[in-house]
Amino acid sequence: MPSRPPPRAKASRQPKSYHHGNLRPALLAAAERELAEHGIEGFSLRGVAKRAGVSHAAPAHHFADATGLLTALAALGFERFVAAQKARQTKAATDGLSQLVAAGLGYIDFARAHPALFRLMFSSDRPDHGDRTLCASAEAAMAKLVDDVRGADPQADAAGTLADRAATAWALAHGLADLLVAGRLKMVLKRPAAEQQSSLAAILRQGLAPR
Amino acid sequence: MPSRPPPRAKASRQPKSYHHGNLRPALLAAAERELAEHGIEGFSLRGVAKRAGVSHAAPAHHFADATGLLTALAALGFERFVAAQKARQTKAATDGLSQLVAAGLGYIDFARAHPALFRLMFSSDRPDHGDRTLCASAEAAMAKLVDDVRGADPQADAAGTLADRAATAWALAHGLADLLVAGRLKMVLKRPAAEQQSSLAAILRQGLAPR
DNA sequence: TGTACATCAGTGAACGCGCGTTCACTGATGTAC
DNA sequence: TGTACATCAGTGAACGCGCGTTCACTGATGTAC
Repeated sequence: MPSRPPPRAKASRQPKSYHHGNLRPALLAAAERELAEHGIEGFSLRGVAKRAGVSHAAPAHHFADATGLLTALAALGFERFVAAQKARQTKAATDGLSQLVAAGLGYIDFARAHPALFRLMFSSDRPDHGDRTLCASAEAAMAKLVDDVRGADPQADAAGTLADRAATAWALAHGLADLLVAGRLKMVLKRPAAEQQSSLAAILRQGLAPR
Repeated sequence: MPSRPPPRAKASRQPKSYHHGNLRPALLAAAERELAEHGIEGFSLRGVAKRAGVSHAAPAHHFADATGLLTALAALGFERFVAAQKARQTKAATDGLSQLVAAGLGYIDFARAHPALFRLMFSSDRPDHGDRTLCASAEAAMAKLVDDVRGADPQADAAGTLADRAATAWALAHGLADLLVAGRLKMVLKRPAAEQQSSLAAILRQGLAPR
Protein backbone atom coordinates (compact mmCIF):
# COMPACT_ATOMS: atom_id res chain seq x y z
CA MET A 1 0.00 0.00 0.00
CA PRO A 2 1.43 3.42 -0.88
CA SER A 3 2.11 5.68 2.09
CA ARG A 4 -0.59 8.24 2.77
CA PRO A 5 0.05 11.87 1.83
CA PRO A 6 1.41 13.86 4.74
CA PRO A 7 -1.17 15.76 6.74
CA ARG A 8 -1.74 19.22 5.37
CA ALA A 9 0.17 21.98 7.02
CA LYS A 10 -2.04 24.24 9.12
CA ALA A 11 -1.24 27.17 6.86
CA SER A 12 -2.40 25.49 3.65
CA ARG A 13 -5.87 26.13 2.29
CA GLN A 14 -8.49 23.83 3.77
CA PRO A 15 -11.13 23.37 1.02
CA LYS A 16 -14.13 24.14 3.19
CA SER A 17 -14.06 24.79 6.87
CA TYR A 18 -16.69 26.45 8.92
CA HIS A 19 -14.07 28.36 10.83
CA HIS A 20 -11.57 30.38 8.90
CA GLY A 21 -8.93 30.04 11.56
CA ASN A 22 -6.83 32.98 10.49
CA LEU A 23 -9.40 35.60 9.74
CA ARG A 24 -7.89 38.65 11.37
CA PRO A 25 -4.79 38.86 9.18
CA ALA A 26 -6.87 37.72 6.20
CA LEU A 27 -9.20 40.66 6.77
CA LEU A 28 -6.28 43.07 6.92
CA ALA A 29 -4.96 41.71 3.64
CA ALA A 30 -8.41 41.93 2.08
CA ALA A 31 -8.84 45.46 3.39
CA GLU A 32 -5.62 46.44 1.73
CA ARG A 33 -6.83 45.11 -1.60
CA GLU A 34 -10.20 46.79 -1.14
CA LEU A 35 -8.44 50.05 -0.40
CA ALA A 36 -6.14 49.74 -3.41
CA GLU A 37 -9.03 49.09 -5.77
CA HIS A 38 -11.79 51.32 -4.43
CA GLY A 39 -9.83 54.00 -2.61
CA ILE A 40 -10.65 55.27 0.83
CA GLU A 41 -13.91 56.79 -0.34
CA GLY A 42 -15.20 53.53 -1.81
CA PHE A 43 -14.05 51.35 1.06
CA SER A 44 -16.72 49.18 2.68
CA LEU A 45 -16.68 46.52 5.34
CA ARG A 46 -18.97 44.31 3.28
CA GLY A 47 -16.54 44.51 0.39
CA VAL A 48 -13.69 43.43 2.63
CA ALA A 49 -15.68 40.46 3.97
CA LYS A 50 -16.52 39.41 0.43
CA ARG A 51 -12.86 39.58 -0.59
CA ALA A 52 -11.91 37.46 2.41
CA GLY A 53 -14.56 34.93 1.37
CA VAL A 54 -16.48 35.31 4.56
CA SER A 55 -19.95 36.51 5.51
CA HIS A 56 -20.32 40.22 6.01
CA ALA A 57 -21.03 39.78 9.71
CA ALA A 58 -17.81 37.89 10.40
CA PRO A 59 -15.46 40.88 10.71
CA ALA A 60 -17.37 42.07 13.77
CA HIS A 61 -15.70 39.27 15.74
CA HIS A 62 -12.29 40.82 15.04
CA PHE A 63 -12.84 44.54 14.53
CA ALA A 64 -15.47 46.70 16.16
CA ASP A 65 -16.21 48.54 12.92
CA ALA A 66 -14.66 49.93 9.75
CA THR A 67 -12.72 52.48 11.76
CA GLY A 68 -11.15 49.72 13.82
CA LEU A 69 -10.09 47.82 10.73
CA LEU A 70 -8.73 50.90 9.00
CA THR A 71 -6.87 51.91 12.14
CA ALA A 72 -5.18 48.53 12.35
CA LEU A 73 -4.39 48.70 8.65
CA ALA A 74 -2.83 52.14 8.99
CA ALA A 75 -0.68 50.94 11.89
CA LEU A 76 0.50 48.02 9.80
CA GLY A 77 1.15 50.49 7.00
CA PHE A 78 3.56 52.46 9.17
CA GLU A 79 5.58 49.34 9.82
CA ARG A 80 5.86 48.57 6.14
CA PHE A 81 6.63 52.22 5.54
CA VAL A 82 9.67 52.01 7.80
CA ALA A 83 10.63 48.71 6.15
CA ALA A 84 10.58 50.39 2.72
CA GLN A 85 12.99 53.01 3.99
CA LYS A 86 15.29 50.41 5.49
CA ALA A 87 15.26 48.43 2.25
CA ARG A 88 16.67 51.45 0.43
CA GLN A 89 19.16 52.12 3.16
CA THR A 90 20.76 48.67 3.05
CA LYS A 91 21.54 49.26 -0.63
CA ALA A 92 22.94 52.76 -0.09
CA ALA A 93 26.32 54.16 0.90
CA THR A 94 26.80 54.20 4.63
CA ASP A 95 27.54 57.90 5.19
CA GLY A 96 24.84 59.81 7.04
CA LEU A 97 23.62 61.91 4.13
CA SER A 98 23.34 58.95 1.77
CA GLN A 99 21.37 57.09 4.41
CA LEU A 100 19.00 60.01 4.87
CA VAL A 101 18.53 60.33 1.11
CA ALA A 102 17.86 56.59 0.92
CA ALA A 103 15.22 56.90 3.62
CA GLY A 104 13.56 59.62 1.56
CA LEU A 105 13.59 57.43 -1.52
CA GLY A 106 12.08 54.59 0.50
CA TYR A 107 9.40 57.00 1.74
CA ILE A 108 8.56 57.75 -1.89
CA ASP A 109 8.74 54.08 -2.91
CA PHE A 110 6.18 53.19 -0.28
CA ALA A 111 3.79 55.96 -1.27
CA ARG A 112 3.92 55.07 -4.94
CA ALA A 113 3.56 51.35 -4.32
CA HIS A 114 0.60 51.78 -1.94
CA PRO A 115 -1.01 55.13 -2.77
CA ALA A 116 -4.34 54.49 -1.06
CA LEU A 117 -2.70 53.13 2.06
CA PHE A 118 -0.36 56.10 2.11
CA ARG A 119 -3.32 58.45 1.99
CA LEU A 120 -5.08 56.46 4.67
CA MET A 121 -2.07 56.97 6.92
CA PHE A 122 -1.50 60.66 6.23
CA SER A 123 -4.55 62.29 4.66
CA SER A 124 -7.66 60.59 5.95
CA ASP A 125 -9.85 61.08 8.98
CA ARG A 126 -11.25 57.56 8.83
CA PRO A 127 -8.66 55.82 11.02
CA ASP A 128 -8.68 56.66 14.70
CA HIS A 129 -5.50 58.69 14.96
CA GLY A 130 -5.71 58.60 18.73
CA ASP A 131 -5.43 54.80 18.83
CA ARG A 132 -2.53 53.56 20.94
CA THR A 133 -1.15 51.08 18.42
CA LEU A 134 -1.44 53.48 15.52
CA CYS A 135 0.19 56.29 17.45
CA ALA A 136 3.03 54.02 18.47
CA SER A 137 3.67 52.90 14.89
CA ALA A 138 3.53 56.45 13.58
CA GLU A 139 5.83 57.69 16.30
CA ALA A 140 8.33 54.92 15.61
CA ALA A 141 8.50 56.10 11.99
CA MET A 142 8.95 59.63 13.21
CA ALA A 143 11.73 58.65 15.63
CA LYS A 144 13.56 56.88 12.83
CA LEU A 145 13.41 60.03 10.73
CA VAL A 146 14.90 62.15 13.48
CA ASP A 147 17.67 59.58 13.95
CA ASP A 148 18.47 59.63 10.26
CA VAL A 149 18.58 63.42 10.25
CA ARG A 150 20.91 63.37 13.23
CA GLY A 151 23.13 60.94 11.39
CA ALA A 152 23.29 63.18 8.34
CA ASP A 153 24.10 66.30 10.31
CA PRO A 154 25.77 65.52 13.66
CA GLN A 155 26.19 69.25 14.31
CA ALA A 156 22.44 69.93 14.25
CA ASP A 157 21.81 68.61 17.75
CA ALA A 158 24.30 70.93 19.41
CA ALA A 159 23.32 73.84 17.18
CA GLY A 160 19.65 73.44 18.20
CA THR A 161 18.56 73.12 14.58
CA LEU A 162 17.58 69.47 14.74
CA ALA A 163 13.83 70.13 14.90
CA ASP A 164 13.90 72.41 11.87
CA ARG A 165 16.17 70.06 9.96
CA ALA A 166 13.87 67.14 10.70
CA ALA A 167 10.84 69.15 9.62
CA THR A 168 12.60 70.06 6.37
CA ALA A 169 13.58 66.48 5.62
CA TRP A 170 10.15 65.16 6.42
CA ALA A 171 8.35 67.84 4.45
CA LEU A 172 10.55 67.41 1.41
CA ALA A 173 10.16 63.64 1.24
CA HIS A 174 6.47 63.83 2.09
CA GLY A 175 5.80 66.57 -0.42
CA LEU A 176 7.49 64.66 -3.20
CA ALA A 177 5.67 61.46 -2.29
CA ASP A 178 2.25 63.06 -1.99
CA LEU A 179 2.53 65.09 -5.16
CA LEU A 180 3.78 62.10 -7.15
CA VAL A 181 0.93 59.96 -5.90
CA ALA A 182 -1.51 62.69 -6.90
CA GLY A 183 -0.06 62.77 -10.40
CA ARG A 184 1.26 66.29 -9.97
CA LEU A 185 4.95 67.11 -10.41
CA LYS A 186 4.69 66.62 -14.15
CA MET A 187 8.26 67.85 -14.50
CA VAL A 188 9.39 64.70 -12.77
CA LEU A 189 6.69 62.27 -13.92
CA LYS A 190 7.17 62.89 -17.62
CA ARG A 191 10.69 61.49 -17.50
CA PRO A 192 11.49 57.77 -17.83
CA ALA A 193 11.54 55.78 -14.61
CA ALA A 194 15.32 55.53 -14.18
CA GLU A 195 15.73 59.23 -14.72
CA GLN A 196 12.95 59.91 -12.18
CA GLN A 197 14.92 57.99 -9.60
CA SER A 198 18.15 59.88 -10.12
CA SER A 199 16.27 63.14 -10.25
CA LEU A 200 14.48 62.43 -6.97
CA ALA A 201 17.77 61.36 -5.40
CA ALA A 202 19.39 64.61 -6.56
CA ILE A 203 16.52 66.71 -5.22
CA LEU A 204 16.67 64.99 -1.85
CA ARG A 205 20.46 65.15 -1.62
CA GLN A 206 20.44 68.83 -2.52
CA GLY A 207 17.65 69.62 -0.08
CA LEU A 208 18.95 67.55 2.83
CA ALA A 209 22.67 68.35 2.78
CA PRO A 210 23.80 70.28 5.87
CA ARG A 211 24.72 73.91 5.22
CA MET B 1 -48.81 109.39 1.85
CA PRO B 2 -45.29 108.25 2.83
CA SER B 3 -43.10 107.22 -0.03
CA ARG B 4 -42.87 103.48 -0.61
CA PRO B 5 -39.70 101.68 0.47
CA PRO B 6 -37.22 101.37 -2.40
CA PRO B 7 -37.38 98.08 -4.31
CA ARG B 8 -35.07 95.51 -2.84
CA ALA B 9 -31.73 95.06 -4.50
CA LYS B 10 -31.54 91.86 -6.54
CA ALA B 11 -28.77 90.56 -4.30
CA SER B 12 -30.71 90.93 -1.05
CA ARG B 13 -32.56 87.99 0.43
CA GLN B 14 -36.08 87.63 -0.91
CA PRO B 15 -38.10 86.14 1.98
CA LYS B 16 -39.71 83.38 -0.07
CA SER B 17 -39.25 82.96 -3.75
CA TYR B 18 -39.88 79.86 -5.74
CA HIS B 19 -36.75 80.44 -7.74
CA HIS B 20 -33.52 80.88 -5.87
CA GLY B 21 -32.04 83.06 -8.60
CA ASN B 22 -28.43 82.55 -7.63
CA LEU B 23 -28.27 78.90 -6.81
CA ARG B 24 -25.05 77.85 -8.53
CA PRO B 25 -22.73 80.00 -6.43
CA ALA B 26 -24.89 79.32 -3.38
CA LEU B 27 -24.39 75.59 -3.91
CA LEU B 28 -20.64 76.05 -4.18
CA ALA B 29 -20.61 77.99 -0.93
CA ALA B 30 -22.79 75.35 0.73
CA ALA B 31 -20.55 72.59 -0.61
CA GLU B 32 -17.57 74.26 0.94
CA ARG B 33 -19.27 74.37 4.33
CA GLU B 34 -20.38 70.76 3.94
CA LEU B 35 -16.83 69.78 3.11
CA ALA B 36 -15.39 71.71 6.04
CA GLU B 37 -17.78 70.08 8.50
CA HIS B 38 -18.12 66.53 7.21
CA GLY B 39 -14.87 66.06 5.29
CA ILE B 40 -14.61 64.55 1.86
CA GLU B 41 -15.70 61.16 3.10
CA GLY B 42 -18.91 62.48 4.65
CA PHE B 43 -19.79 64.79 1.80
CA SER B 44 -23.26 64.32 0.28
CA LEU B 45 -25.23 66.14 -2.34
CA ARG B 46 -28.35 66.05 -0.20
CA GLY B 47 -26.45 67.68 2.62
CA VAL B 48 -25.34 70.47 0.31
CA ALA B 49 -28.90 71.06 -0.94
CA LYS B 50 -30.13 71.23 2.64
CA ARG B 51 -27.47 73.76 3.55
CA ALA B 52 -28.44 75.87 0.55
CA GLY B 53 -32.07 75.72 1.70
CA VAL B 54 -33.21 74.02 -1.44
CA SER B 55 -34.76 70.66 -2.30
CA HIS B 56 -32.33 67.83 -2.83
CA ALA B 57 -33.23 67.56 -6.51
CA ALA B 58 -32.42 71.19 -7.27
CA PRO B 59 -28.63 70.85 -7.68
CA ALA B 60 -29.17 68.60 -10.70
CA HIS B 61 -30.10 71.73 -12.70
CA HIS B 62 -26.62 73.14 -12.11
CA PHE B 63 -24.29 70.19 -11.63
CA ALA B 64 -24.56 66.77 -13.22
CA ASP B 65 -23.66 65.02 -9.97
CA ALA B 66 -21.51 65.20 -6.86
CA THR B 67 -18.38 64.84 -8.96
CA GLY B 68 -19.35 67.87 -11.03
CA LEU B 69 -19.92 69.96 -7.95
CA LEU B 70 -16.70 68.85 -6.29
CA THR B 71 -14.77 69.46 -9.49
CA ALA B 72 -16.06 73.02 -9.72
CA LEU B 73 -15.29 73.52 -6.04
CA ALA B 74 -11.73 72.28 -6.48
CA ALA B 75 -11.21 74.64 -9.42
CA LEU B 76 -12.46 77.52 -7.33
CA GLY B 77 -10.13 76.33 -4.59
CA PHE B 78 -7.11 76.70 -6.85
CA GLU B 79 -8.00 80.31 -7.51
CA ARG B 80 -8.24 81.08 -3.83
CA PHE B 81 -5.06 79.13 -3.31
CA VAL B 82 -3.19 81.45 -5.65
CA ALA B 83 -4.86 84.43 -4.00
CA ALA B 84 -3.59 83.29 -0.58
CA GLN B 85 -0.06 83.21 -1.96
CA LYS B 86 -0.41 86.66 -3.50
CA ALA B 87 -1.76 88.03 -0.24
CA ARG B 88 1.44 87.00 1.50
CA GLN B 89 3.57 88.32 -1.31
CA THR B 90 2.17 91.84 -1.21
CA LYS B 91 3.26 92.05 2.44
CA ALA B 92 6.73 90.63 1.82
CA ALA B 93 10.05 92.12 0.70
CA THR B 94 10.30 92.37 -3.06
CA ASP B 95 13.46 90.34 -3.68
CA GLY B 96 12.93 87.06 -5.45
CA LEU B 97 13.72 84.78 -2.55
CA SER B 98 11.44 86.63 -0.12
CA GLN B 99 8.67 86.47 -2.69
CA LEU B 100 9.12 82.72 -3.10
CA VAL B 101 9.14 82.21 0.66
CA ALA B 102 5.99 84.32 0.92
CA ALA B 103 4.31 82.15 -1.72
CA GLY B 104 5.19 79.10 0.35
CA LEU B 105 3.73 80.67 3.47
CA GLY B 106 0.57 81.51 1.51
CA TYR B 107 0.43 77.89 0.35
CA ILE B 108 0.50 76.80 3.98
CA ASP B 109 -2.01 79.48 5.03
CA PHE B 110 -4.49 78.20 2.51
CA ALA B 111 -4.11 74.58 3.52
CA ARG B 112 -4.54 75.34 7.20
CA ALA B 113 -7.52 77.63 6.64
CA HIS B 114 -9.31 75.15 4.36
CA PRO B 115 -7.98 71.70 5.18
CA ALA B 116 -10.76 69.68 3.59
CA LEU B 117 -10.73 71.79 0.45
CA PHE B 118 -6.96 71.42 0.29
CA ARG B 119 -7.30 67.67 0.46
CA LEU B 120 -10.02 67.73 -2.13
CA MET B 121 -7.66 69.52 -4.49
CA PHE B 122 -4.57 67.41 -3.85
CA SER B 123 -5.44 64.10 -2.23
CA SER B 124 -8.85 62.99 -3.41
CA ASP B 125 -10.09 61.04 -6.38
CA ARG B 126 -13.60 62.42 -6.14
CA PRO B 127 -13.15 65.49 -8.37
CA ASP B 128 -12.67 64.84 -12.08
CA HIS B 129 -9.01 65.76 -12.44
CA GLY B 130 -9.33 65.61 -16.21
CA ASP B 131 -11.88 68.44 -16.26
CA ARG B 132 -10.84 71.37 -18.44
CA THR B 133 -11.62 74.11 -15.95
CA LEU B 134 -10.01 72.27 -13.05
CA CYS B 135 -6.88 71.50 -15.07
CA ALA B 136 -6.62 75.11 -16.16
CA SER B 137 -6.89 76.39 -12.58
CA ALA B 138 -4.36 73.87 -11.30
CA GLU B 139 -1.97 74.64 -14.10
CA ALA B 140 -2.22 78.37 -13.45
CA ALA B 141 -1.16 77.73 -9.86
CA MET B 142 1.68 75.60 -11.15
CA ALA B 143 2.82 78.27 -13.63
CA LYS B 144 2.87 80.85 -10.86
CA LEU B 145 5.11 78.60 -8.80
CA VAL B 146 7.60 78.18 -11.63
CA ASP B 147 7.63 81.95 -12.15
CA ASP B 148 8.33 82.54 -8.48
CA VAL B 149 11.16 80.01 -8.53
CA ARG B 150 12.62 81.68 -11.58
CA GLY B 151 12.45 85.01 -9.78
CA ALA B 152 14.25 83.60 -6.76
CA ASP B 153 17.03 82.02 -8.79
CA PRO B 154 17.50 83.72 -12.18
CA GLN B 155 20.48 81.46 -12.91
CA ALA B 156 18.38 78.28 -12.75
CA ASP B 157 16.86 78.68 -16.21
CA ALA B 158 20.21 78.85 -17.98
CA ALA B 159 21.72 76.15 -15.76
CA GLY B 160 18.87 73.78 -16.65
CA THR B 161 18.02 73.26 -13.00
CA LEU B 162 14.69 75.06 -13.08
CA ALA B 163 12.59 71.88 -13.11
CA ASP B 164 14.38 70.39 -10.12
CA ARG B 165 14.31 73.68 -8.24
CA ALA B 166 10.58 74.02 -8.88
CA ALA B 167 9.98 70.46 -7.73
CA THR B 168 11.96 71.15 -4.55
CA ALA B 169 10.05 74.32 -3.79
CA TRP B 170 6.70 72.74 -4.46
CA ALA B 171 7.46 69.62 -2.47
CA LEU B 172 8.78 71.54 0.50
CA ALA B 173 5.77 73.86 0.73
CA HIS B 174 3.35 71.05 0.00
CA GLY B 175 4.94 68.71 2.48
CA LEU B 176 4.81 71.29 5.25
CA ALA B 177 1.21 72.16 4.42
CA ASP B 178 0.00 68.57 4.20
CA LEU B 179 1.76 67.43 7.35
CA LEU B 180 0.52 70.41 9.34
CA VAL B 181 -3.04 69.80 8.19
CA ALA B 182 -2.70 66.16 9.22
CA GLY B 183 -1.55 67.23 12.69
CA ARG B 184 1.90 65.74 12.19
CA LEU B 185 5.05 67.84 12.51
CA LYS B 186 4.63 68.05 16.24
CA MET B 187 8.01 69.78 16.49
CA VAL B 188 6.43 72.76 14.74
CA LEU B 189 2.86 72.50 16.01
CA LYS B 190 3.75 72.47 19.68
CA ARG B 191 5.16 75.99 19.46
CA PRO B 192 3.02 79.13 19.82
CA ALA B 193 1.50 80.50 16.62
CA ALA B 194 3.90 83.40 16.07
CA GLU B 195 6.89 81.15 16.54
CA GLN B 196 5.40 78.65 14.12
CA GLN B 197 5.27 81.35 11.48
CA SER B 198 8.87 82.39 11.87
CA SER B 199 9.95 78.78 12.03
CA LEU B 200 8.12 77.95 8.82
CA ALA B 201 9.56 81.02 7.16
CA ALA B 202 13.05 79.98 8.22
CA ILE B 203 12.57 76.44 6.96
CA LEU B 204 11.32 77.70 3.61
CA ARG B 205 14.05 80.32 3.25
CA GLN B 206 16.72 77.77 4.11
CA GLY B 207 15.31 75.19 1.74
CA LEU B 208 14.60 77.52 -1.17
CA ALA B 209 17.76 79.66 -1.24
CA PRO B 210 19.85 79.11 -4.38
CA ARG B 211 23.12 77.27 -3.82
C1' DT C 1 -8.99 6.91 24.75
C1' DG C 2 -13.74 8.31 24.56
C1' DT C 3 -17.68 11.23 25.77
C1' DA C 4 -20.07 15.54 27.20
C1' DC C 5 -20.08 20.10 27.13
C1' DA C 6 -18.70 25.08 26.95
C1' DT C 7 -16.88 28.37 23.98
C1' DC C 8 -16.92 31.23 20.32
C1' DA C 9 -15.97 32.11 15.21
C1' DG C 10 -18.71 32.39 11.33
C1' DT C 11 -23.69 32.31 9.01
C1' DG C 12 -27.49 34.40 6.76
C1' DA C 13 -31.81 36.69 7.10
C1' DA C 14 -33.66 40.91 8.53
C1' DC C 15 -33.69 45.80 9.78
C1' DG C 16 -33.47 50.78 9.13
C1' DC C 17 -30.88 54.49 6.99
C1' DG C 18 -29.13 57.88 3.87
C1' DC C 19 -27.77 58.06 -0.50
C1' DG C 20 -28.27 59.39 -5.70
C1' DT C 21 -31.62 59.46 -9.26
C1' DT C 22 -35.99 59.91 -11.61
C1' DC C 23 -40.23 62.18 -12.82
C1' DA C 24 -44.51 64.47 -13.13
C1' DC C 25 -45.47 68.80 -11.25
C1' DT C 26 -45.46 73.94 -10.12
C1' DG C 27 -44.78 78.53 -10.59
C1' DA C 28 -41.66 82.58 -11.55
C1' DT C 29 -39.56 84.97 -15.34
C1' DG C 30 -38.85 86.76 -19.88
C1' DT C 31 -40.54 87.54 -24.49
C1' DA C 32 -43.69 88.04 -28.47
C1' DC C 33 -47.42 90.38 -29.98
C1' DT D 1 -49.26 98.79 -21.44
C1' DG D 2 -51.48 94.35 -21.20
C1' DT D 3 -52.05 89.45 -22.38
C1' DA D 4 -50.56 84.75 -23.82
C1' DC D 5 -47.24 81.62 -23.80
C1' DA D 6 -42.67 79.22 -23.71
C1' DT D 7 -38.98 78.31 -20.81
C1' DC D 8 -36.85 76.35 -17.20
C1' DA D 9 -35.44 76.47 -12.12
C1' DG D 10 -37.03 74.32 -8.16
C1' DT D 11 -40.44 70.75 -5.73
C1' DG D 12 -41.48 66.60 -3.40
C1' DA D 13 -42.80 61.86 -3.66
C1' DA D 14 -41.04 57.60 -5.09
C1' DC D 15 -37.54 54.21 -6.40
C1' DG D 16 -33.74 50.96 -5.80
C1' DC D 17 -29.23 50.33 -3.75
C1' DG D 18 -25.49 49.31 -0.70
C1' DC D 19 -24.32 50.19 3.64
C1' DG D 20 -23.59 48.99 8.83
C1' DT D 21 -25.76 46.53 12.48
C1' DT D 22 -28.38 43.07 14.92
C1' DC D 23 -29.60 38.44 16.21
C1' DA D 24 -30.87 33.76 16.58
C1' DC D 25 -28.44 30.06 14.66
C1' DT D 26 -24.73 26.51 13.49
C1' DG D 27 -20.91 23.88 13.86
C1' DA D 28 -15.81 23.40 14.75
C1' DT D 29 -12.55 23.32 18.48
C1' DG D 30 -10.70 22.68 23.00
C1' DT D 31 -11.19 20.99 27.64
C1' DA D 32 -12.90 18.36 31.70
C1' DC D 33 -13.72 14.06 33.27
